[in-house]
Amino acid sequence: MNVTTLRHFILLSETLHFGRSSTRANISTSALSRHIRQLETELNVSLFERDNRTVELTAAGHKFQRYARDAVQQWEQICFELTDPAEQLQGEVSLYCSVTASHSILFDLLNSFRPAHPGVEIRLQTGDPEHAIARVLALEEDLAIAARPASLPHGVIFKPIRVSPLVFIAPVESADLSLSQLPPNDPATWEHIPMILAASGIGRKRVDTWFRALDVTPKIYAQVAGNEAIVSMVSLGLGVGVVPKIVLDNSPHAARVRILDVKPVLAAYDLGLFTLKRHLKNPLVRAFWSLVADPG
Amino acid sequence: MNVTTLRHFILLSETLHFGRSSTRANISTSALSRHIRQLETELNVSLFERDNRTVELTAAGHKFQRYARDAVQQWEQICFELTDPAEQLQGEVSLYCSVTASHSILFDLLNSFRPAHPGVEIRLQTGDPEHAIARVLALEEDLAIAARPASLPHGVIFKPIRVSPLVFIAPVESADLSLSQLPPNDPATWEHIPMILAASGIGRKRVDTWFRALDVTPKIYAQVAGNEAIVSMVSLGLGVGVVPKIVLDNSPHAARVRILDVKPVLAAYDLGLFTLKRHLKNPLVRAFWSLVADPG
DNA sequence: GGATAATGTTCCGTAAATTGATATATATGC
DNA sequence: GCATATATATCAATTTACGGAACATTATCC
Repeated sequence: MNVTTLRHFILLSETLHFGRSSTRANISTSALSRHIRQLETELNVSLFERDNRTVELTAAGHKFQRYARDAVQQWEQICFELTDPAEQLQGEVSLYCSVTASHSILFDLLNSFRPAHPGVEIRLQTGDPEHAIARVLALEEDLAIAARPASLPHGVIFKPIRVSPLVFIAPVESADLSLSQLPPNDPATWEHIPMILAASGIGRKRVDTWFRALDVTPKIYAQVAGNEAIVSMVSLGLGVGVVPKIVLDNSPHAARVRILDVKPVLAAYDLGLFTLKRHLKNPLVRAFWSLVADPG
Repeated sequence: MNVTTLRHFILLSETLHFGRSSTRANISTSALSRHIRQLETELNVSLFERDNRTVELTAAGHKFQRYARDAVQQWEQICFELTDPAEQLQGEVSLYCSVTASHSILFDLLNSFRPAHPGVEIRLQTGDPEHAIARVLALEEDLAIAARPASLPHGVIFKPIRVSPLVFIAPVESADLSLSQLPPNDPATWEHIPMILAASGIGRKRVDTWFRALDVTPKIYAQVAGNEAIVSMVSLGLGVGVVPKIVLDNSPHAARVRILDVKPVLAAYDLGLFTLKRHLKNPLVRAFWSLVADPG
């Protein structure tokens, strides 16, 4: 028996769902399934009553849940008691972050990290969110803040911080009449509206998919690297853009654009923290990682 | 962290000796050293103050010792509480045992095992103690009771049960005068005394070593398989024998032989239980194994 | 005071355990 | 009945753990 397994047990006993529990624990469902089974074998008792559709705690499971909570709590307590307050964490963590995230998310994170760990230097790199995961994979950065792609590369783990909808924006004032009658009722009309889109990245993919679903080939006026620049161009009346709403919240041009009520809505941006699973062994990375609360 | 490591920590905190602790835990000293170091790394605290000569608990170590004892105790408690009293162990364990051990040691063991685990069948095989370890290694038996050899084969673990001195015995009455003046003062005299020795085995090796140290070539009257037979032959006045004292305790001929006060004394027989380390995963074997108290 | 023994740690090759991806089985809902 | 959702079994690949030998250090003995 070890605390990790106990934590996994507790997680499962709370969610009663292997898939969700394993995601939160950053392990595969098969690993979780085995951990639970091992625990049951070790105790020679069945802790969960499960068929292929539902998971429920048995009576023994309830009893063990009380034990497990106590045991984990006591372990954390002794860890805390034994940490010499004089010895603070020291070293450096590197962090890659999009410009947008640096305004909104990063500020809060650093604001709570710095006072808690004054001995830790943070090497911050801002740049194209598209490169974020690649840089983490290449060990160029310890952590990154970016939007979650459809699938995570092997070894990379993700913890969500904030969800931001992906929105269509149009200029508030524009000489071009078409822009003032947005969004169009007829999907085909989109073909005549100049679009200002990200050159690549997750947002662009979603827009492309969205247009394809409508069977529309958009008229692309400009392909831009950097969501901030999209807002600028839209505010100048050059076309309609698509950006995560969080970009608007920090844009000086926000007042000069309006969000279009487009249906169907684009899937939201899932902004969060990335790192390699094995980096969690590094106390500095773990400290930063645990800044972000586990998803409820 | 896991309970096994906690148990190792507790063991070391009690003996304050890596070598002895690791032997009792049935792991190598290097493994124990690593376990302790990992614990210290995980807690980021040093638990033992050790130079190459002494091991001592630090203040943090004392604190952690209290935690560790509680944690292990609680784990055992929940294990106990969750075991359904209706489900008793069932199955079969096989045991190999010398004839001598079956008289003295086995009786006590079975006497406490049977009532505790009435559902477990014991397949008992008695025979030459020399084969005991080989049969365990060959997976022909789960456990064996025999004397500990100088070195244990890989994977075999041993728990001592009883120590019995290896003694020289002579007939109480004998026509042959030489036997009544034993042991001789002059080592060279041994060369004329007819010896009745085990044909092979641990005891025989010790006797051979003993004579070699005295630079004496013994006059071997008979080489016998089976310590019981040696006692018989000695009691008949055929010569001087060497047997573990425990054999005398159960021999009908004990009254007709006497123990010689020979110097230096032969190294004692270390009788105990053998099994393969990996068999301890088998609950039946573990139950039998834990019948024997850990050496203090 | 130098040889010897005792003891904990490190190194290294091998053995075992753990993991995630995939396949499988089975129940649910439309 | 078919698509979906879910837990488990299997398998290859990676990671981890182990024990033995070499090593460093320190006491003890002659």
